[in-house]
Amino acid sequence: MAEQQQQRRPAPALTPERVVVAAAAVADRAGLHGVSMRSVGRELGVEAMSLYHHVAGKESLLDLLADWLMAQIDPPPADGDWRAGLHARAHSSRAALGAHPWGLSLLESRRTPGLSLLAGHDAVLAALRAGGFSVRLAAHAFSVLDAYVYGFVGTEQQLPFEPGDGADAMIQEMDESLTRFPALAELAAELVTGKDYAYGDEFEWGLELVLDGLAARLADERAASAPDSR
Amino acid sequence: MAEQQQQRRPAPALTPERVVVAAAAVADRAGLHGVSMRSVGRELGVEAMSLYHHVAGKESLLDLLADWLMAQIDPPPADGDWRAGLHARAHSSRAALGAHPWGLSLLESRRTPGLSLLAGHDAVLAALRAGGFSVRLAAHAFSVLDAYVYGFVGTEQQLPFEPGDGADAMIQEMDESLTRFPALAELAAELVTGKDYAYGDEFEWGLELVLDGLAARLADERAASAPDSR
DNA sequence: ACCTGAACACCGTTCAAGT
DNA sequence: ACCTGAACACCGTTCAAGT
Repeated sequence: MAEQQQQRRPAPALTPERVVVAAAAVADRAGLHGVSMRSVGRELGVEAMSLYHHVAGKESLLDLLADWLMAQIDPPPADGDWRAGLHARAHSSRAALGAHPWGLSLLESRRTPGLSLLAGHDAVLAALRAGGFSVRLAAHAFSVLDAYVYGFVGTEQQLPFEPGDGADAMIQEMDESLTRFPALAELAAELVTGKDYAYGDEFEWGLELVLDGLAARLADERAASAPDSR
Repeated sequence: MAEQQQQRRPAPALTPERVVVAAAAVADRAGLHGVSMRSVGRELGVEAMSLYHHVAGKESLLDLLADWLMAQIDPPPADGDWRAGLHARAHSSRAALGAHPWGLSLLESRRTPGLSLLAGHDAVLAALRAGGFSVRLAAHAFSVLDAYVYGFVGTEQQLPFEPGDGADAMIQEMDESLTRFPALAELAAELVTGKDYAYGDEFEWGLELVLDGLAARLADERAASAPDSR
């Protein structure tokens, strides 16, 4: 049983990038839990110890993986208006984190921001400044938007509402508790009868609420700094 | 060297509660990463294998730990108005998650909600309903508030802005990138000169924005359903 | 320069054995 | 009933050795 890889493909040289992409593939398949130096090595047809010649160690590999993920998120277009730009950026963030369910936990575990994250932050701040936000107000706006988007994805991924995914078990457990939790029971009843409900739709509702709030604060700020306001 | 514990204290019997509290103590000291069956056993003066008589395994222990954490969060008072109740609940959530920095990652990793989480959700929904929100609007409100609070804590904990904690390294890295990221540079300059800035203050600003937005939606809903509206 | 085998100090968990 | 030692199949990482 000769190894096919030996003669047919010279196996492209290992690079940090190839290691990161392999780690992402393993994570997509087996979760963040399944990413080990040994499993990533196996993905590349190489021993775990070889990886240490291209990444400093597992923590460093995870830093690179987090940066790879941030690079999947589109920046807001530089020329559009701030609201459309942030709206698009929010949906792109949710899409990237939805495509890689291990992403949020990974980002949360990193302590030092990568270049892609800094670049994304810079682009969002630039969009706000171009839209007329003061530096201080842009900082506020950035914070509330970022918190909302990441928080929504986190709560969304916790729900076992993907069909068959465990919703039955949850509903059964909740059935047992319905009398103890009447407000939840009321909600469950309404959402089950009103068939058009999908939790994912809440994203847009809350995003519009936040963007409306930012537009109002921006209008306040402009009114306060206008010459005729005093 | 006789073991003091043998004769002096009979060592209270192990219970699931004692195991969970020991796990929380280990996590507070060594992070979620430091919680192992062996380390929790050591905390209790017992071998790791003994724990299996009280919890089903590590995953089950983590489920119990997550529920213990949710129990630390105060429910909104049942009699106050909705806005004050949700405001207090939001601050209590942030305080609990701030006191146990491992909490958010842990909650994110759990797939089945515990009783404390369900009870908390129920109390928040009840406060909204008592405040006049329709079931559907209460679901929207719950979602956006929850997302904001959890998301803010997550981004807040990622910042290395605790004094000395690594802020120097970050600022140095960013110094290097300032020309590449002019909007970040502008922000950093303003926030450093304006010494009164603290990222933690953003929490209240964003919370008020969300609560204002909810109040406006509630007013809209009431106007739409009022008899004189048609 | 790049890859690797053996080794070390860890994991979660099973199981048979102790009391 | 509760606790435990040994064992198994894993981890991340070091190091000396190979090419």
